[in-house]
Amino acid sequence: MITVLLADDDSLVRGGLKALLRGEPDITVVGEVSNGRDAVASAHALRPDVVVMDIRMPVRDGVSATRELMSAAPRPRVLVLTTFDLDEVVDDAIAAGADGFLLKRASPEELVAGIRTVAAGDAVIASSVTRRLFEAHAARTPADRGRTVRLTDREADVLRAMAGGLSNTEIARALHLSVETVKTHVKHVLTKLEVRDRTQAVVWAYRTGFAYRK
Amino acid sequence: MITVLLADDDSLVRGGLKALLRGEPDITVVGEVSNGRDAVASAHALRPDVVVMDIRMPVRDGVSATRELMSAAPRPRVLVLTTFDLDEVVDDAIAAGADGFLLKRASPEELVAGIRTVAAGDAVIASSVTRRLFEAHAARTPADRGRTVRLTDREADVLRAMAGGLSNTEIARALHLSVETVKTHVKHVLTKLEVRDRTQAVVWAYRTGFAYRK
DNA sequence: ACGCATCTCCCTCTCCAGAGGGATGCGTTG
DNA sequence: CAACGCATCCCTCTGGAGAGGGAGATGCGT
Repeated sequence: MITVLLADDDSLVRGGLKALLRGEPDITVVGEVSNGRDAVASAHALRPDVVVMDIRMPVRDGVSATRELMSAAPRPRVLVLTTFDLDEVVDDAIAAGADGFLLKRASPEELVAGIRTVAAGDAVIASSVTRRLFEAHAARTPADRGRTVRLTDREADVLRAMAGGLSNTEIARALHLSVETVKTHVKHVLTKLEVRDRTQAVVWAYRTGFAYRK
Repeated sequence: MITVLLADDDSLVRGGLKALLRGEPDITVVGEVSNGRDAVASAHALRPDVVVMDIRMPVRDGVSATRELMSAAPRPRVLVLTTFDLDEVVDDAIAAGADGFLLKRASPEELVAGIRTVAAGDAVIASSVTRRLFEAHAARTPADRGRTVRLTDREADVLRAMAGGLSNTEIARALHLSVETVKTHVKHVLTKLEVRDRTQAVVWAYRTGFAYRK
C-alpha cells in the first residue's frame, strides 16, 4: 500500500487528486495540507511514502519544503507538480532532491503511474522537462558521434579536474604533478578533443556526459 | 490498453517479463524478439506502444535499434533495461532517444509502473542512474542552495555564450558588442556567481542547468 | 633489441582573460 | 527630480593559458 500526502494550496486540486487516487486500490491519501510548512510537519507525523508537492504555496514553498524533507528519516519520496514546464524552479527542485516532476496538465494515468514509480524509488520526469535536461546528451555534434575520443588515464584525470573548475596550478596540486606536466596533458586533451581552449574542453565534458562519469 | 514488445536475447528474461505482465489487465505483450534487428522490424509491423529493450543483444544492439525507432511514425516509447547502472552505453541510449531506463534488478512493480509511465509519454529513470545524471544539480554548494543568483538579460546572454565555448571576441561579434562591453558583463557574471574565472562560470552553468535553459 | 605510447618535466613566447578602475546615456521608480 | 539599475564603451596592468618546441623514464608488445 502506498501512502500519499497531498500538498497543494488549491483545495480544488487536492479534491481532484483525492478523488482520482480513491480509485486506486494500492494508493491511500493519508493527509492533505495547503502550504509547505504544514507539508513538512505532516510528513514527519504521518510518514507517507510519497508527498505530492505543489511548488507555489503560501507560507513555505514546495522547493524549500522538499529540501527539508530530504533530511527526514525515513525520507518520503517527493513528486513535484508544476504548472509550467518552463518554471524556473524546476532545477531548484531537482537540487532540493525531488524524485519526480509532472505537470498539472498530466493525465490521471500519468500521475498514478508517477506516484507508483517514485514510491518504488525511481524518478519520473515529465517529457517536456526531460528533454531540456537531456538535450545536452543529444547535443553531441554529428562529428562527435562517429569519432571516438580516446584519452589516456592521466588526460582523463586532468579533464575531469578541468570540468571541476580547477586551474592548472590547482590540478597540479591535486594530482601531485608539476604545472608543466599539467599543461602538457591539457595541451593533449585540447588536441584530441579538437577544441581551442579549456573552456571548450569543459563544455565538451558536460555536453558529452564525460563530466558526470566516473 | 498498453501494447508492449519485448526485445531481449535471453528467453528466460522474456519469459519472466511476459509472465509478470500477464498479471496486468491494461498491458499486453504483443510480440517478443531476441535481437535489435528484429526489434526494429517487429516494432514497425506491430506498432507497440512500448518497446522494452535490452542493450546488449546480438545482430544489432539496443542503442542502435532505439536510434532507428525514434524516426518511426508513430514512434514507440522505448524503455531500456540495463544490467548495470554503470553501463557506459546509458548515455548513448539517452542520446539515441530512449524514454526510460530501468535496471534488470528492478522490482516487478517498478517495471510495470515504468511501462505505464513511458506509455503516458513521460520518462522514467532508475534512481541510481538518475543520481548520476542529476548529481550535477545536487552538486551545488550549500552556499548556492540558499542564494538566488539574479543575472540581467545581457549577463545571461553572455553566460550562455560562454557556456557555448565562445571567447570574449566571439561573444562580441555574436551579440554585436565591443569586446570591452563583453568583458564588463563577464566581470559582473563572475562576481554574481562568486567564481574565479570563466571556466568555473561555465561549470556553474552546466551544473545548475543554466546552460540548458532558454 | 627496437619501436611506441605514456607520463613526467622543462624552456620561451604570445596573447587574452580578468582585476580595477572610470564614464556615458537611458529607462524606471520612488 | 534624484536615485538606481542597466547597458554600453574605454583605459591600464598582471597573470596565466596555450603554442611550440625538447627530453628523459618507464613499460609493453613485437
